[in-house]
Amino acid sequence: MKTFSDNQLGRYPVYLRLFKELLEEGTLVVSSPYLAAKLGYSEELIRKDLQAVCRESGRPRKGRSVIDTIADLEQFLGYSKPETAILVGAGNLGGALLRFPGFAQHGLNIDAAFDASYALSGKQIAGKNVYSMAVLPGYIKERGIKIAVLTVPGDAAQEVADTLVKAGIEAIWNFAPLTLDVPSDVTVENIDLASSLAVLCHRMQEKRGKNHG
Amino acid sequence: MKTFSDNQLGRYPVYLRLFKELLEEGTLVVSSPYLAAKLGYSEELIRKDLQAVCRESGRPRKGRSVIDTIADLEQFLGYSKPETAILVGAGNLGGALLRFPGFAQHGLNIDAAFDASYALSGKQIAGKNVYSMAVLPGYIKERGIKIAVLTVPGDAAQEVADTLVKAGIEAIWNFAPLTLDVPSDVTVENIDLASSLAVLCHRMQEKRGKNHG
DNA sequence: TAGATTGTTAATCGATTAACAATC
DNA sequence: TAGATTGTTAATCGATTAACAATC
Repeated sequence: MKTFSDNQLGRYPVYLRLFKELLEEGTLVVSSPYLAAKLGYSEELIRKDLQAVCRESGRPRKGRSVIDTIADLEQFLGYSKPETAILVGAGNLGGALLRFPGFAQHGLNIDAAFDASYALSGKQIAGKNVYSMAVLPGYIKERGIKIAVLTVPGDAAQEVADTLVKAGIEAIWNFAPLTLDVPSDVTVENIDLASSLAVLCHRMQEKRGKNHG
Repeated sequence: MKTFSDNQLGRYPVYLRLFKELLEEGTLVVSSPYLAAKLGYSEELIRKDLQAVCRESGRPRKGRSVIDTIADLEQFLGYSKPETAILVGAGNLGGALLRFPGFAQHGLNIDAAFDASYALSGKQIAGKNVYSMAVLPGYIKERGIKIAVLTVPGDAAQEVADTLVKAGIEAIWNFAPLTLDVPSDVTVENIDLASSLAVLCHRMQEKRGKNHG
């Protein structure tokens, strides 16, 4: 079976976004050199990526069907059958994610939120119920939830992750700034702002050195 | 000169975080096998990474000095001399980032925010002034700001990026869901939630197939 | 047709891992 | 000393790029 690297997987939503934009503009066929110029990837890379997930092949001298490719990308990314998720930690960042309307279109339905604060539990954020941590394991088990978005403070994250795993969670989207320790059959994907920032600053310094150093 | 891949650069803040935790626990020397078990990287990779940025070498049979390594990592990551940045788009996500206290310790001082909404400009968020978009170019030029955090909606992001570039910004930390088109001397680092989510879901499905498929 | 773009096959490049002598 | 861990050098692995015949 074809395997995909993290980088490659991450490019598919980028393609999908651009293809949807192209469709709105009325573009029905698009070539890899065009996509390459637009996205900053090489055209060979783009051809390889799309070949791996599209059923139809592109037409020489024309390119790929925008409509067909969108369908194939959505199929591949699982946007056609969204997963139900919960969010734990409805503070600043968690609240922002709950208010973000885009996840449903990206295959993720955030069903409910959980927070340790008594001030929040019983309330709603963006139309979603916020429950106390006490009911978290029961909620996960009862509904068979498999994905959790983890937006609690770093010092609480490992403990919450343990609870999630014990309750049957299979995947954790971790926004907390630490490396979670979970069993190998649980998937963790980190949004690590410190890492991203380090890359940004280092690349900027590099260019500075090149231009006027 | 030694070059660093994005992945490698992104690991340094992960090391730093763990080393600081170890220091708090009173651990003064740490070995690569220990770090490997804790972080899920191979021990060889960890040795290579740390060798690239540490002045002292590790001691056979012991490991590396936690204190020295923290100093070297902070030096390498530039946390000792923080960069001043601005944030554009003080909505849900932007607000959450402004309220996040951690950036100062990660080499980034967010100085001020800008937002198109008249309701926000003139207000403060987390003690930081929010200004109208009209004064953005002047602010950047006057203060020589080089880094911008971009948290505006996707349909406004390219236009704002153009403004930032024209005003002299050298690096954009882009949270908007699109591929920005900027000159090659401007650094862009994307926090792409859709990409991260795609990786999470795909890896989860893989494990599912392996275990009961 | 001519020529742009495709998919495929081979080459390159770089990151990670393996092997191992050096060390305290 | 013995043995765990180090840093270095070589091998592997995988992703990206290059080359090119096929195609409309």
